[in-house]
Amino acid sequence: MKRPTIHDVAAAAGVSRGTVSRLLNGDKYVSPAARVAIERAISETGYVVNRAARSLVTQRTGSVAMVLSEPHEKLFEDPNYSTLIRVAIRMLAERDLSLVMMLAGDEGDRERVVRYVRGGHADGVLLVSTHAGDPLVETLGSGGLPAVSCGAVIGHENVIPYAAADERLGARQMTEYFVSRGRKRIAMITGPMDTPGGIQRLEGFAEVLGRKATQKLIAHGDWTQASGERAMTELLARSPDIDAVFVASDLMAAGALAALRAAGRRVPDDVAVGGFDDSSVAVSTHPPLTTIRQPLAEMAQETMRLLFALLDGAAHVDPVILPTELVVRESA
Amino acid sequence: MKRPTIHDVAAAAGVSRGTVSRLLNGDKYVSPAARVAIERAISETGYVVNRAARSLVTQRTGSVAMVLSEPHEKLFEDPNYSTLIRVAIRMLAERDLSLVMMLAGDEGDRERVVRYVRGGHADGVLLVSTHAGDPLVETLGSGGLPAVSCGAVIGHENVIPYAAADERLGARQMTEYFVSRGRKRIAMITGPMDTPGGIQRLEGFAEVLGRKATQKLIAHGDWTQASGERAMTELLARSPDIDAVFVASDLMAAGALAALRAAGRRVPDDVAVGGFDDSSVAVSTHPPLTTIRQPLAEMAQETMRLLFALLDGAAHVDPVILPTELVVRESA
DNA sequence: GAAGCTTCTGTGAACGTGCACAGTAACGCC
DNA sequence: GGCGTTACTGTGCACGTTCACAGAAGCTTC
Repeated sequence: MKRPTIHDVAAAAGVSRGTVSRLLNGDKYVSPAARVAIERAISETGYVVNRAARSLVTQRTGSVAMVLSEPHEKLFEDPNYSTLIRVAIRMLAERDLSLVMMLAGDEGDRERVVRYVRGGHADGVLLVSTHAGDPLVETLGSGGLPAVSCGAVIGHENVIPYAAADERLGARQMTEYFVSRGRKRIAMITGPMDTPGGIQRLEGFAEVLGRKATQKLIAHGDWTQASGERAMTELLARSPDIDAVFVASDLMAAGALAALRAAGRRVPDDVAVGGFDDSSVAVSTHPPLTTIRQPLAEMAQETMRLLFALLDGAAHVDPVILPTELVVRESA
Repeated sequence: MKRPTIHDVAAAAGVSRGTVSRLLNGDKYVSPAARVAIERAISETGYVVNRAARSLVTQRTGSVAMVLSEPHEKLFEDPNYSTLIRVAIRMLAERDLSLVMMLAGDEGDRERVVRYVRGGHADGVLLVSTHAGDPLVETLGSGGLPAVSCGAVIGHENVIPYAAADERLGARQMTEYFVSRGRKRIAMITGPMDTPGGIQRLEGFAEVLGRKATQKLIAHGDWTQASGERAMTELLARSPDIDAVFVASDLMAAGALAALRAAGRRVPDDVAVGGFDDSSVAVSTHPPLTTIRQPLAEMAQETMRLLFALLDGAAHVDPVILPTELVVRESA
């Protein structure tokens, strides 16, 4: 039982291939009579266009590659991913494009991705969460293929367009909130300093506190809960009089809470804790976390819009920066 | 600057298309001399096979569709997904297959998926997390295309092969642990009763407790944290003398902890709490959750193996059930 | 030395589509 | 009634690959 081709549809509708093809591709020159005949023939035969054949002649594939360049273990810890995937699939589907997932965690993966993309197997690339110095970006950016990123790509802001949350604003919002509540000794636990979130959240923090943001009050984590706990312990040892701590992610904040509890500090009475992300962890901790919400859905949507603009032939698009929002719960 | 074709490679290597094609497809009849010449020509020209052209003649696409049939909002709350996606991409890549993501949350989506798959745009289907009575399963299962599921598909166990954790075993492990620690009034908060996890975890619980598993001690949730909190409150109202509760997911268990705290019960002193999944939430709660670990990576691997077996032409494969493991932390 | 293997190679056809082009009919306009 | 324009249709070709087939060359066997 062979699948019907455009030929079969044409025969069933009593027209030629060309006319069917024109209807399929939205050409305006199709008579009403032909139109209904073809539409009926299509539904009768159950015809579905053969993408391979189409690709062969159009030189387009009808698919976009989503490249996840996190090291494998950390993959998907970020709620960012799930939203982006969901939004991407939806928006691509509207254009009859499909989403192909690729990993770029190690060198072998990266080579595979480059081969795939350079081989013309995707019409565009959706980059996710690349750290500074990622060699993939260079290769893809110069590949001539439309590529965008959800979240800024450090060191390549001008190569790869992106949509991102205003990380600095978020950090300022939290820090200013601490200040407005009368906190005096405000510390920070940052993310890795080779990621946008790591760098820019610290920048926002420092912008508000100025000279009061001393090295002594800053510790670094790697986004994991364990690292948050470690960093908090370290901060308490260095500066026992801390009365607030801004943690660059909710997961690390959960770790910080554990460290504070172990040290006998009450939250928020003794030490106020602020997280970042408004992830599901934020409401499962005790107390629930005051945190910064990123507009994940809008970020994803804007990222896709940028990609579509490039796919439609735009030579250049500007990055999009979206505002964050302070979510007050019980930890601060 | 056109992309090199197999023709160009053949010319550069001084052989014919056929020989290059044979090398590419692993045919054994290629002389050593031709082999090196072609390999050099390939790397010199940067040739990458055109999948569209290949598909056209082989009738295979080189891609597998992952169909996510959860309603959109809940998507990816399950840590199961991320592991499966990661493992799937890796294992598919080894066979030079790519992973195409599709949503099947509503009717429109589902129709799209069926069209896509029926249209021959994928060589196989990877089904994820379908509830009972999902119409998609019927359609895909009878479509003649290789299809497997990660996690059992209720009501279609014989239609779609699957790899899953032994949910019942996990529930028994937790319940037996409660019993062995001298807990007398053991309650349960289940998942939705149209999911394998909802049904089978309750079954395991009931298997251990027998007649002691009364309706009064059972409440239902929908996997969300809020539902866990609600269910716990309800249970406390119905049976104030509860001294243990088995919650069918960690996220719901986090909600249950909040309800217990609100009711002034100490965990685990007054009430022991057991979760399920060993997700990241399990260690961010206070106290950390005693829970059941599912072998997510193995489940994903076995699922892929089943799919590969079908792709390789196996007429039938048996489901794979993998054992769970009790992880003791502080909540019980 | 003929016949039969094995090993290797080249060639034509086919896969299903979009696109450029040629062509036809109807219509309005002077 | 000739001419340009608009609306529509059919046809040949090209896209890059695999596959079946035919055939050549070298080796073994009788």
